[in-house]
Amino acid sequence: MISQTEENYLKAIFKICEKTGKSASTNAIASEMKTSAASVTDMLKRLSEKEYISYEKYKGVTLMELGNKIATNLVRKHRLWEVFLVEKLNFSWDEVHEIAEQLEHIQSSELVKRLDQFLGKPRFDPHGDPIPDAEGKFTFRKQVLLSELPIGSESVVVGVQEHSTPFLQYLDRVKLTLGARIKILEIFEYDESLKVLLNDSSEFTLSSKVSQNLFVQE
Amino acid sequence: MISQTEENYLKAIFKICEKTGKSASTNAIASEMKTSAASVTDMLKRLSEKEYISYEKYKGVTLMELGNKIATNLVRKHRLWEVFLVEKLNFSWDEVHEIAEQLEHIQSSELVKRLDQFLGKPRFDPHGDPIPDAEGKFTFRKQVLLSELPIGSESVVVGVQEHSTPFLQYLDRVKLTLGARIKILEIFEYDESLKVLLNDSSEFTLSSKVSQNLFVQE
DNA sequence: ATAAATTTTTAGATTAGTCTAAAAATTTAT
DNA sequence: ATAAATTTTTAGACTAATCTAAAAATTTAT
Repeated sequence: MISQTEENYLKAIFKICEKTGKSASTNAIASEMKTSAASVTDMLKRLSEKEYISYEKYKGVTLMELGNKIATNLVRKHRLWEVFLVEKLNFSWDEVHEIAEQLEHIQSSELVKRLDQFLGKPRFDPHGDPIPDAEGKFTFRKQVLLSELPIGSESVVVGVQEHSTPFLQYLDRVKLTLGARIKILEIFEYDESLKVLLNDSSEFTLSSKVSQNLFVQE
Repeated sequence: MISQTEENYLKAIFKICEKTGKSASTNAIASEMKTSAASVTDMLKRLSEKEYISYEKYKGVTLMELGNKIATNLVRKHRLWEVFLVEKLNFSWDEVHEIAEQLEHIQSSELVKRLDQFLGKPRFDPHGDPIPDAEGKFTFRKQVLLSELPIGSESVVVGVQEHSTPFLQYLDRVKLTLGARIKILEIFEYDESLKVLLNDSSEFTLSSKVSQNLFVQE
């Protein structure tokens, strides 16, 4: 039996390795888990004994096959529950993370299977992040940051890089939700802000902070 | 912050007090929680300090206002999730208990509110047990055991006393689900079995074990 | 009413997960 | 290449929840 805490560590390691492309350091895990490096070292020994991770003192850790499977399944459950919360219970996309953090630990493969079915086997969650399938495969989608596109380009919002509540609420307020169409009308070199046309109807300006955190598809 | 274990103890105490109408003894709790009496004593001290329960050494425990509120809310969440699992995810009534035991610990009052709404504010769960409302009030329903009715009486199945998987699966197999109509054709004094007419169509015999565990309404 | 049986509590140990402080190893900078 | 800074690990202690074994209190039966 695996504990919730162990599961959370595996997810943190997964996240770090995915983002950096390298093995996860003790400190990186400590910061992700909001705990001390000493606690992390303790836990790494335990996870290593259970063969969830590959760990050499001072060298950082990577997930082994079993650990990777568990972490991927947690991501799958987290994102499926987020879809449920938004699509069925009408939560907004900035309210669901915390609840999904709890729901992802419910143990029942039958439940996941049926939830997936009930939701219509969604491939992306409410933030545009891909939902791994039952075998752990992620749907790949070619996406770029809005900040990387040239003047005149037209694109559709498909995801966010930053997941913070303030950012998501800002996007909601200006109607920059998934599926919104954006045409870049002007780029102000000075502060890298953009003048855009939203959904072929309203014009306004986006800061570089926003354009660097919005994934779009041309 | 209350732990899942503490929540489970409160629920156990609630259940015992409800069933017996008295305070809950250490041993009764130990047996309900499938743990040792010593562990129960330890936990009772903690719950008492937190003012969830009223506890005097050797005298058994009763829930205080806060403890009662928490326990009732757990029952509410458990039963709402069971409705979700059966109505939306098509689980059968004998499969949902274990999953609901996990789901009932998810902490989010907004989630409960929206789930309740989504399910159409159900008043009874898939086993016919009442779901307390947001204020903790249970809907009362006058119901009797099938074994208490006389020859010739007609009634409708509204709940079960025993919740075991084998019993629920048996009821499924013979189509004695909630809402089934039963007319008692004959009572065999010898073993207290009943000959009944089910849904005005098929005749068959029920053992006393079955009739003593089926709640019906005339 | 007192002995026997049962129930409940205490005592002391164990495990998972956490912490702080200090030691050891590694990396970075000069 | 060696000193300084940083990262990581060890050591030792703490809490929540559990256990077994034994002691204490209560209840039951004679």
